[in-house]
Amino acid sequence: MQRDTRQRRAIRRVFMSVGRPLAPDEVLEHGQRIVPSLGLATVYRNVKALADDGWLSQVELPGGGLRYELAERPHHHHFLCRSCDLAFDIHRCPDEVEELAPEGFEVDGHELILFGRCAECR
Amino acid sequence: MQRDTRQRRAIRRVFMSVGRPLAPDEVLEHGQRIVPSLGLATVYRNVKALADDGWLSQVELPGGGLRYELAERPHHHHFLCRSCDLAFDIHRCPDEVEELAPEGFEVDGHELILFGRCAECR
DNA sequence: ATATGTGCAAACTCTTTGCATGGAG
DNA sequence: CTCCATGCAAAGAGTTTGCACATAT
Repeated sequence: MQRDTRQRRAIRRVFMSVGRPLAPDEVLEHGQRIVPSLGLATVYRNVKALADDGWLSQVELPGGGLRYELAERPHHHHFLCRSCDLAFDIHRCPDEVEELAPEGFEVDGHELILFGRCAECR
Repeated sequence: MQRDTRQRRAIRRVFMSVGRPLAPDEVLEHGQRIVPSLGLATVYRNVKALADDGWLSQVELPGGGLRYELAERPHHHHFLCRSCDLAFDIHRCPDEVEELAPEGFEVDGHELILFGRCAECR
C-alpha cells in the first residue's frame, strides 16, 4: 500500500461516511458512486490491504464472507438484521465474557452478535 | 424426510458421537468411515433436511458456511479455534445480553463467540 | 521512467441443482 | 413396484489471481 489512487480514496471515503460494517459488494456499490469504473477485485484487494495496514478491521459475522469497518473505533459488538442483512453497531459489552472459556483454552478475542430485525425492517 | 437410509443413519451417528458443531466437510469425513460411498451433496441435503425437521440446528459461526449441531441441547455458545478452525461448546452464558440492542430493534436470538486457541493447538 | 494499482476474465472454493440409477417401503 | 434418496457432474455464488494497461510518484 503505497500509492494514493482515486479508487483507494473512494473506498476510504465510503468507510468514513458509513458508520457500520460493510461487505465487499456494499463497498463496491457505494464506491461506484464516486468512481464509477471501480471494480470488485479492486475492492477486495484494497479492503485486505487497508486491514493489513490496520486502517480497517475485519468483522467476522455469520452468513457468508468477511465485513470490514474502521479500525480505530472503541470496543463494540454487532446486531445483524435477519431481513436486510445489514450489520449495526452495539456500543455496550457484557463484562468478563472471555472468562467463560473451558480450562486450557486461550482466548484472544470475542464477538457478540444479536439477531433480529432492525428498526427499518420491523 | 421419509426414508431411513444408510447414509442418513451414518450422518445421524456422526452428530451423536461428536459433541460439537460440524461443517459439511467434517460430516462427510466422519460419515465416510461408516458409509465410504457417501457423497458431499448427500451431506448437504441431509443436514438441511435434519435441520428443517428440528433434529439439527444451524450454528452461524464466522469463517465460511453454516455448521450444524444436535438441536435438543441446552442454550450454550461457542469457542472457535483460530488454528484448527474447530468449534467447541461453551456451557455458560452471560445474562441479559439481548437487552444491549438499540431502541427500536427487535432481538430474537444471540450468539457469543470466543476466539483463540483450543487446548490441543496451544 | 518505473513499478504499483487497476480492470477484466479466468480460476478456485463452497454450495446447490438436474438427472439417471439405486434401494427403502 | 413405486418413488424418494443417492452420486455424479454441471451450474451458481463469492473470492482470488494472472496479465496487460493505466497512472501515481
